Amino acid sequence: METTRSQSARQEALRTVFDRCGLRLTRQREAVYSALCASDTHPTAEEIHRRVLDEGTISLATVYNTLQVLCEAGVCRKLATTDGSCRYDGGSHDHAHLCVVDTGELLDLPLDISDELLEGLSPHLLRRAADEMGVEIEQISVVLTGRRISN
Amino acid sequence: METTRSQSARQEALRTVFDRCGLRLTRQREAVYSALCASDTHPTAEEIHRRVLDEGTISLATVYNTLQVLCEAGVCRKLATTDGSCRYDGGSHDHAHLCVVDTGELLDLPLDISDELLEGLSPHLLRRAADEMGVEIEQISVVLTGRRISN
DNA sequence: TTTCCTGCAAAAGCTTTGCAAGTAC
DNA sequence: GTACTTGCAAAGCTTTTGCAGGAAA
Repeated sequence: METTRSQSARQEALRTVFDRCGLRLTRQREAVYSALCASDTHPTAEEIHRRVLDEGTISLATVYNTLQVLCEAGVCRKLATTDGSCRYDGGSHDHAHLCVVDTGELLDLPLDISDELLEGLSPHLLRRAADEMGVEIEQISVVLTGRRISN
Repeated sequence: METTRSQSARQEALRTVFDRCGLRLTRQREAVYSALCASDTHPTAEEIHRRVLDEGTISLATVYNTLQVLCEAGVCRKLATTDGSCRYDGGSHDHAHLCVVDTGELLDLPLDISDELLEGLSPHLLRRAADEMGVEIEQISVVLTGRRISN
């Protein structure tokens, strides 16, 4: 599913990010980041922990600490949910999500739809919002909440 | 700040909602709902508890239970945050929020901006998203994350 | 009177923290 | 060798739950 070449490319990319932030590249950090990127859902810290455990030892506390570090470095994002535990996104660009209330899942919308939706948010309006509220906008999040159609 | 007339109007509205859901109207439920509506920020359960305590006795557990009941009844909404505790919105219509990372605040955008932003999300696209994901969309949330401009 | 709601306290998550041992650089 | 990371366990938060007493209808 993934070539040796892209793996080392990712590792180099990761090394670059870590170097830039003055962070050391450890086995645990690499495993957490890989698990996060490999996932197509948005896993919770506990889910990442379970996946990484298959390939070696890591404590849940380290998963939390690593995710926090990665988020601060801008490599990944922490996503809000209403169900108690946060979820993480291996990317750092804005895109739209779907929260499925039946299951608690948090899914990406298809990329084309996501991009079009976000384009609908006028930069001029966003600028006005930022000015009126006295902030600099860092992220834009669109989340649809939906219920599975049962039939 | 608020006339007796609008208070009783609200109380009647609340009674209607409660009747429709087969729920009893108690002093605590009314106090929680009023505190929520009176707030212009989006309070956490703990903040609501503190405000309601000024006017009588209520336990934090009851605040949580009441908020859950009100959300299920569609009278208010639970808002997701990334900082551990959820926040609540006394309304039930979609509108855009601003999350201020410096303070953890969750604020409404000015209504005109909020409405225009949401109008930018094409119903046709939303419909397509719903179809492709196999869900029925219940809520649309737009959250800007921003950092206070310091100067 | 019956059924539902409240308060209390305890339990159940999720996340963070302190510190000794280990590892990247 | 030095400074940063990890693992463990414990603590800190937020939220939920069980149950006896109390209030709404």
